[in-house]
Amino acid sequence: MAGSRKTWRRDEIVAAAAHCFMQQGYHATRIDDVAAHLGCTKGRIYHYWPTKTDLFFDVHRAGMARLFAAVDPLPDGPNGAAQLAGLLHAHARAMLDHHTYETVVAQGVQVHRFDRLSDVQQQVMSDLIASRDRFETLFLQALMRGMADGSLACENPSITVKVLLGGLQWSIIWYRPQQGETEQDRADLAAQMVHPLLHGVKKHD
Amino acid sequence: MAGSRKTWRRDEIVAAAAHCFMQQGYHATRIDDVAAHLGCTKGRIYHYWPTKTDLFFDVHRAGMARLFAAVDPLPDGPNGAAQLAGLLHAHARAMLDHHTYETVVAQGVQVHRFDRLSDVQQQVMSDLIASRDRFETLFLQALMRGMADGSLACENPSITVKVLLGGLQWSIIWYRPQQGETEQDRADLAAQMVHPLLHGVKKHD
DNA sequence: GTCTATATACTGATAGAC
DNA sequence: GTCTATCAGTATATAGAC
Repeated sequence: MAGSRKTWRRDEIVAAAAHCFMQQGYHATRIDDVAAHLGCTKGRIYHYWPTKTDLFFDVHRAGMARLFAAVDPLPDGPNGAAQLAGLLHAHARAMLDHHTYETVVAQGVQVHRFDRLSDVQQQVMSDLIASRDRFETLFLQALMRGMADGSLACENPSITVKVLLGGLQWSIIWYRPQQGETEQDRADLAAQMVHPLLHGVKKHD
Repeated sequence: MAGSRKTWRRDEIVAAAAHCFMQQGYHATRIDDVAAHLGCTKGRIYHYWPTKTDLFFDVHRAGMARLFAAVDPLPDGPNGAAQLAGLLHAHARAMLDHHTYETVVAQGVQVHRFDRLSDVQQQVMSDLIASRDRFETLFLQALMRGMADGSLACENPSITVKVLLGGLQWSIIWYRPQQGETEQDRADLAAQMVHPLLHGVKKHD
């Protein structure tokens, strides 16, 4: 059950790990750093995860879950352009709202490309890669739909999707949550980020 | 002098370090990895650089130099739109051509935010940050010029520039140089990357 | 379930031979 | 200028007390 004590403990640790991985990156973060951030020692962390790698994968998974949670409830909309607009706005908001987790997602599975992973870890890594692809496909489908219904236009849909998502996801580099930032501030920023991207694929006669 | 034996040795090491940092990231790369990639031992590397951090900074510097080299020779062009188009195309090409170095630039100075740095290292870091800002300003100026001369339009120039550059720079995540890739292939890819971004800020009546 | 203490392994950097 | 050998510091992970 989602609200169990054990789940709560795990989530608390995942959040602390996300913070540390965001600030310092995976390799520079020591398990002791995560523990210190929680005000405990690493004994607690090793009680819930066997290795640092497994903890990272769970933070990554939590980040992906937040990305999907932002776009899954969206309606399809009247045409491809409207659908893509909804997706991009929701994704921009998610990148800002969950900046900590998404910075970890951006470090991605790349960090473990050269690690020796167990079979189980390898499977987890494959699942994470698959979920990233699935996420990108949501945007690709909206773009293709828009090209079919005449509301959108572009030369190379699969490259274009990567560029559009990149424009939003690069915010992990320059954006930092601000003290006293309101919901409205973030909504405005998200809109300003999406505008040039959406305008770039809209069909103009 | 640029072609001296010592300079050549340094460049060779910087290239090997760039390759390793690109593949594994800064922290996961051991000095022994860089040496192995050169077919020597770390004695050679420590003869030219006092620390791994200083080596990283030189790779970063080399990456920034390539970015500027791609856009510095460009003419201003007849208007802001033409100027920005030239900048974006050149930058897209540079991101693909120098993928290895630019992947290191993207890791940026962030990697050393929590390191204890010497005064000299701190200064080098400041210079690198300043050069990144200067680079972004080139694009911002073209955009503002275009808004003034009526060839470009956008809501928030400084956010828009970050989004446009992000769209191109995110290619370090998904692009991998392909075996047998021609100049034309890369030029085409660059054009496909730039198209939606440029279209997004062009003024349509 | 969490802590302390520690084993074990790794890696940045140095010293000194050649 | 490059190599070999090694030190010293650090970090993951474990064992066992509480």
